[in-house]
Amino acid sequence: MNQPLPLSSQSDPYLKGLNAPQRQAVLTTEGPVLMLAGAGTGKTAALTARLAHLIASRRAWPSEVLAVTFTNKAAREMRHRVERMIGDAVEGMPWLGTFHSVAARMLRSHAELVGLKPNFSILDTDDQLRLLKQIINAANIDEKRWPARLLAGLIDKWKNRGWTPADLSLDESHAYADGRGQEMYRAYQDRLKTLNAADFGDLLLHMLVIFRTHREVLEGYQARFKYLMVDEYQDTNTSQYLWLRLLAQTRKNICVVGDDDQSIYSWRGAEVANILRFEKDFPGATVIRLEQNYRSTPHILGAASGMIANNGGRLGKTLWTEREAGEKVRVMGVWDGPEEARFVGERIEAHIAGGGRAEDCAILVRAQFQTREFEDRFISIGLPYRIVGGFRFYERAEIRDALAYLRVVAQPDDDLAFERIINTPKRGLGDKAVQKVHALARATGTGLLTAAARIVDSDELTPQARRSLGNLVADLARWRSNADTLPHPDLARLLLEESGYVAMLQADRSAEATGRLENLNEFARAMEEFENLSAFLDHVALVMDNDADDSASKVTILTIHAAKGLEFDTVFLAGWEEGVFPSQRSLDEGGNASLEEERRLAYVAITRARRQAWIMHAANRRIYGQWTSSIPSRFIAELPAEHVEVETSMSGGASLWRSQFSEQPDPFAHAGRGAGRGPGWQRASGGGFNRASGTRIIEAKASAVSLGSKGRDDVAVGDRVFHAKFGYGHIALIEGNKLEIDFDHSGRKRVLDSFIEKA
DNA sequence: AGTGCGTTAATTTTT
DNA sequence: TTAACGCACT
Repeated sequence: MNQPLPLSSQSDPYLKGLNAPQRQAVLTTEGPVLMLAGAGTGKTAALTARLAHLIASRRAWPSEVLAVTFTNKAAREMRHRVERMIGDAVEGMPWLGTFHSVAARMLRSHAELVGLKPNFSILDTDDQLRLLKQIINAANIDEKRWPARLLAGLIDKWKNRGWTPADLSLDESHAYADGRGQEMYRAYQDRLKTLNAADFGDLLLHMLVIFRTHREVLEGYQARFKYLMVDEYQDTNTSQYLWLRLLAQTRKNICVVGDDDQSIYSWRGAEVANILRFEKDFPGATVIRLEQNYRSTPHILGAASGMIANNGGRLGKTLWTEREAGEKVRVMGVWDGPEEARFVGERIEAHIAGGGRAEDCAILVRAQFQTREFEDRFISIGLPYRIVGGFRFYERAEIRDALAYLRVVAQPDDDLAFERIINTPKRGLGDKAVQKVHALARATGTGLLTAAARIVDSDELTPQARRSLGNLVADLARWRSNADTLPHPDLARLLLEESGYVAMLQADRSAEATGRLENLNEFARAMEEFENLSAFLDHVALVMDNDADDSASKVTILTIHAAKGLEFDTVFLAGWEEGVFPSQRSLDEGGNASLEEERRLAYVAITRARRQAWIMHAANRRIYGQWTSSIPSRFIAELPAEHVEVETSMSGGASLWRSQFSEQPDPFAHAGRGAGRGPGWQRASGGGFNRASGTRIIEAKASAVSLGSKGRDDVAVGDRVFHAKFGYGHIALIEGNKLEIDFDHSGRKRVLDSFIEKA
């Protein structure tokens, strides 16, 4: 299957610095290739070199290679790196992009085959949800019992699987409103068609339908694409898989890259099975393993590898490195969430004091709510940080409003956008008026804007509403005519000014208003980089990121999902406790498959570290306002002992936490000072830890044990109390079951009331 | 039409 | 705990 290569290609510049398997991946151009690339093994380097090789060796023109990624960031990086290797030849790589942007590009050329116009809008999640709410209400379904979110999730899942409404099984249809799922899905698709809109799932699904129903279109693309390359193949969903398979069908020159151990997106439709059965799908595939890791120390790799070995059904890889041993992974037990944050803060400060850089440190959490604790702490000690994720630029209200205006100008049928702006800024058009416009639109089968224009000529509305709506319709018409002559950033500025939107924000005295105005300026400025309005709107819909890289000298706090693909010198893995990580939800539902995905997540987390990984776990954590006692994550117990060093910040010594791993019966056996087991210990044991009869705590680790939030009623502020670890003190504050106590020797601490006794 | 309160529910997130 | 949402009120 490998064709002989000219000797010269062995010395091509893009092969420089690649190891043997990487070179093989680059040079195996013909036939199916599965590149199994472990964490930190130089996958992107190999992938981009391969792309450069295909083009530089004239095997294909840039326009004849399809290269898809999941994120814009990955696509951008690939483009840049290829550019650096072979210069401007990539400029015309129209088919390097995300699945969605590539599919959208295709769909614009064939939109009419699925009943859309080429200028269709791409809806985001928010639009989608509002639309679904309307449809649910129209169908007389109780939205409380059957939330729009649920339906949105289902439709998303169906589209991910490549199912049109007609493909739904009875069972699937029953997942919503007693079997009305299919009906709702169909109604939604019909609405999208009349709105001339597509959601993200549609971009791929419509193309799949077109490929199936119009052979000639498929054949056109099959003929065009001589080579296919797919990044993060383990994250592909079924419809992406089917799409790829159709495109690869004739030439079979498809190279997929991925790592089954890093599949962490099954909840959004990713099928690990796609990568697991690649060799069956494409018989004769060349399998290349990238196993030399250039990122982490042997201890980090050893810890991660040992843990992931607990998963079944893996393709299997053996990561190795030439780096020197370095430090072991540190497992650190702390008392509670705030202490976890305090500890991490101190470590980072020490790191910086020792000449280290803040941006080399990262805190990885399982869920967003965990960031709060760190944020609070870092603010109070003045440690600069940034939180990745959260609100993105294009999701802010003012930006979405501005976009809605532009969308209506660009596409008058965009009812969702029109609805968003009809009374923003407030112009006295309330529900009543909007409903009338809706009714007319429905009755006459037109879009909202057309209906609005008509209703203005009638006496349906109150004079005030009529005048107001009339002005809006006239404004929109004027802006649309401006659109031909005015550069689009100026159009945006004009429109924001004339619509009264800017005035509305200027009148707003709140703290955020100034920031919003700035955002709008930034928004208009961002438009300048695009050729025209519709190019900009597409960019926003599909490329909704603005990675303002403000990482300079800041600690990064991010979820493990967001950290995939990144690396840091020192990584703090916070909240490794049963119920937090693995998450309670994954333990409750989803069974083993779900637990294994959590384990892969843990694997991704550990392998982000270059030099040092700290794994943190707290004995107590407040979750949803409830103080919860927690036990260390099972993943900690799975780390091979030789790569790990266990520590604790508790005065009782490491034994306290290590009890978890050595299966000692009592995790709090050493919490006191020596034999100091008073009644407080008994209360704690019996009340919170379910081990009164010597039950091994290791057996109780299935879920976290809630301590409840109501406090005891036999203590009051000022009372003198005894705590097994901190000794004697006075109660300074009572907050439910949480007490702040001024201890004689340990200062002020926050403790749970079940751990103290009256002195 | 806009504001205020009680109820409810609560991973992960890209496109 | 908190934040969002729906409903009721002014």
